[in-house]
Amino acid sequence: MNKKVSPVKYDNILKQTLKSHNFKITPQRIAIYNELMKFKEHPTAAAVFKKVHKAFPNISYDTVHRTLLKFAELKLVSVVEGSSQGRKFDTNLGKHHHFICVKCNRIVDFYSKEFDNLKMPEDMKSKFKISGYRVVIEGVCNKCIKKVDKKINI
Amino acid sequence: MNKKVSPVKYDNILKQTLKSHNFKITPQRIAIYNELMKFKEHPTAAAVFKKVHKAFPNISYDTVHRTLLKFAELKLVSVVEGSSQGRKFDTNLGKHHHFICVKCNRIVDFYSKEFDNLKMPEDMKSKFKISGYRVVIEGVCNKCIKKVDKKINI
DNA sequence: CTCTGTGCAAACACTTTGCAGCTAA
DNA sequence: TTAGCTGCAAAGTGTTTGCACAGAG
Repeated sequence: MNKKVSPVKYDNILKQTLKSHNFKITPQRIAIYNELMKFKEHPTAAAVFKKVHKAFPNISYDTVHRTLLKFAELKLVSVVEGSSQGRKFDTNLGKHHHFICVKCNRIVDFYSKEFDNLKMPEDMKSKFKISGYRVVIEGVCNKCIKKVDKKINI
Repeated sequence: MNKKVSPVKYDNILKQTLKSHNFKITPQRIAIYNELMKFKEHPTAAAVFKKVHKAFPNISYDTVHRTLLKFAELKLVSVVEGSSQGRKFDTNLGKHHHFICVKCNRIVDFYSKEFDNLKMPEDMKSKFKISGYRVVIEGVCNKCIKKVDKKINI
């Protein structure tokens, strides 16, 4: 089910995606992509840089960072929700859920009795000490939808 | 249901909590707490500092920042999941969910068919342009549970 | 009086930008 | 050739730490 496809296959996806968007296929991008796909967890730009740097000593941190952002733009990878800005505090201590705007990073609380009563998977309960959970919806918020509309109208 | 209690009540919660943990009640902490509770969204330390600074001009950013971390420790506020470190990339493009360890910030992917098929609330669908969602579980991961055990055994 | 909390300043970590030279197509 | 890419360097942003003095209990 979650069987990993071979590195060669990954490589093709990268090349096809870059080509179809008129972006160049460079050795750096290939190296970054290959290292990236070896990660089992969720690396930061710095972590990817460390790995790539071993195989490609004169690559800059910068290139890695910009390439990762480009990959995210091309949906070759995704960015973990809420991880792009600084620490945010939540004063709402009641049970609630979050909507995160991918454009402006605004977080909007919402409420749902259905979501409040999800059953946590047994394997998670046995493996970890669960203290809480939340449904996090991603999308574009009302304010940012309006901004886009405005731009189109001009 | 989500009726806000009065500022005075908040104040009491703060004082009681500090007292019960043997932390001092200072004018700065009271000012920070009061400003904090006025926020409807999810402020960063910088945002709280700006507000508090108006009412309390010679407070330092530092005090605000450390106080907010202390409040989080005391569960007077919570920290938005995943917002405490830098941007993380996710190479797993399939439908999946996240467990976040509150100790080490590690994110572990997990799978659940039940969670994959949640119905998004109608009011959210009409208000925002939803592109995806995820269930985010918070707790302590297996590695960190072991670390704590080790400490206790010593 | 004592010990925690505050303010300051500096260090750190990560992100972002501008630019000149390089390179894939 | 040429548009896009890379590497460098510097600046921007947010976080964290050490220390001396101040102030709450």
